[in-house]
Amino acid sequence: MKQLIEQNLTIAVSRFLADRNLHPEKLPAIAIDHARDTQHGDLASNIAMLLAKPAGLPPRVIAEGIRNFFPATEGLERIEIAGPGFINFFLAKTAYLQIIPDILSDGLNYGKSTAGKGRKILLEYVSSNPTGPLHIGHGRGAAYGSVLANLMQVAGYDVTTEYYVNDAGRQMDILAVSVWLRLLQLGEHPDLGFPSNAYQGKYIEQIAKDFVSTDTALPKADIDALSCLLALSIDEDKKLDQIIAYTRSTLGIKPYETLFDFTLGKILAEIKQDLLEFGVSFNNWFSERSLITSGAVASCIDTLQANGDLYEADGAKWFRSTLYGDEKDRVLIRENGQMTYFASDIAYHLNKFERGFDEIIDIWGADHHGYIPRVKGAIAAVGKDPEKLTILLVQFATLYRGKQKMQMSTRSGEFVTLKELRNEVGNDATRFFYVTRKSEQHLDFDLDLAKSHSNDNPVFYIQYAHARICSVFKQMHDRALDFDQQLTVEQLTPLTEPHEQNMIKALTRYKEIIITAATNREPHMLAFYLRDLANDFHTYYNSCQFLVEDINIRQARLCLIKATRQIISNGLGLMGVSAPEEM
RNA sequence: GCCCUGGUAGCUCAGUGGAUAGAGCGUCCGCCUCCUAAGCGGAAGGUCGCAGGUUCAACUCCUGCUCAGGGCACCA
Repeated sequence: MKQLIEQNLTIAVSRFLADRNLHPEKLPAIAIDHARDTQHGDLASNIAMLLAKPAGLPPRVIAEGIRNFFPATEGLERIEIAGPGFINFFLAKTAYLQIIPDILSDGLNYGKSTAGKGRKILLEYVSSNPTGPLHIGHGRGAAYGSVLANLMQVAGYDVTTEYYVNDAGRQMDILAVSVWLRLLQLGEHPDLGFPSNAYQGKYIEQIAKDFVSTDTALPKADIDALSCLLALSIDEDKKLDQIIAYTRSTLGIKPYETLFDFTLGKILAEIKQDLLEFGVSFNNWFSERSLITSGAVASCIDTLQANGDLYEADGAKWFRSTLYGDEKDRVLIRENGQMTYFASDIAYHLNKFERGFDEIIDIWGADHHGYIPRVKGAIAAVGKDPEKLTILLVQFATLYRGKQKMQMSTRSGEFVTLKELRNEVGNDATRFFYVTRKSEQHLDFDLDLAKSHSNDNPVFYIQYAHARICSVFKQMHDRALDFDQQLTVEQLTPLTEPHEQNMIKALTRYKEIIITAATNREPHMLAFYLRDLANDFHTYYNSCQFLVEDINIRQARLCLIKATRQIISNGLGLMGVSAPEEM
């Protein structure tokens, strides 16, 4: 209906201009919007005001002219000119009643569109380092990414989701060493020291215990030498590197890898399980190590070298990212010969480009924003188009326990895990809470509040609307009342109450909300929409009885609320939130 | 110093250049013999951080300032 009006408006505008013999150089975009106020009709256009200047006529005169030239349109009741020159369209009742049979016949599929034109999208998100359990900060990216993926899929994009596993590099070595030291402490050396910058979390001890139960023998350590190393008073990071080297040489390549893989496997399994329970799954789990072993990283470096984008300084190999707009050149290979994560990130992004996507989206924590110019620069340097890469930043969640701000650090082990949060607040409320905020907005998450007043969470309000509708249908069955959901538009005309008109208008917005939320990458729009829809429903519920004597009114109302239930259920589904039948 | 976000009701936040700026929580007053009161209605509460500019029209776009959070490693 909206498209039809828009189309006819375009015709009316050109007829009007031709009639007046006007040929403005630049024709403003002809757009139609849903009127915010019911007094302003159903749809409204500001075109007359936009034309005022190019046409050199007062907006109201233009509006009148457009109205006179407007083609006869079925379903359009009348056109009003209002305010400074708005053209307001009032639709015939039957025109917008059509939404109800549309929703009921499409059911679970209602809301799907082809707006995305099947564009192939690679969406990478979470990609937390497998050095410990997911914490509350990762949860936000997980919820945001998965809802966005759902939205884009429904809006007609071809979405592939991916988790990049940093299963190589120094952090992973630190992790393996952390487990080994805990192993030794569990064995015959309970008094052995533990570096302050190794992973302190309790889960490290658990992994060590699990390893013990596998009965895998590791080469004996020279404890005196190790103790001396641990007691050295040198730079903590240098010391840690020495301990890593010591661990490697003591254990030997094979046993070291065994321990390393065991640890990685444990943590990765934990993360996968955690995400699965949170309703987040990925098409691909992409291994960083695979890029190194396949030689992709090395060949990337060769390419950059050949292009003259690399140079050596201070014993390290640098990428000249300043040539591509970065504020500083970046190291790819450190003085000690180890590659930085940036080196494999370049290879990873090149790999993404080579897989032939139309657009590549990365969701990162906001603290990584300084990383954007160097990655885009590197993409340009290897001959790809950085414009195809979109990086969405999700601001961190700041955690409070009451008034107390909590520090979070995976290294120190002081953090609230996503799992803890889910267990205490519930999956539904957690997901909804994360997404009910613009992603670039800081999120103050008060744990005490979220946990103690979980019933105040808006998610229950929406779920409650769904449960109430289900309950009405249960009553209907109990009382053996007739209901035919195949009503025609004419049979729906008993829906004359103002609250009913509001509901119907709210339902018509759903499809557009999905498309806008998907294209703008703003899943929170759906959360707010569902909240509004639930509000409309609760208001309706309080003002009208559905299971009335009059069969015509009853059936029409039941169709309306059934369509509402469908939208709530579809919308919550996209958010990964359940739609319970009773509460 | 440079970069990214944000500043809207007491608090937490929506608001895609349009008509009288909205919601939740909190406060106050009402509504269950009736489909779930985890609900509904009403009231109070605003110089949309400040100052300019663009526009017929600015919370929305631009510039400057200010305040708050974050980022500026041979860490990730």
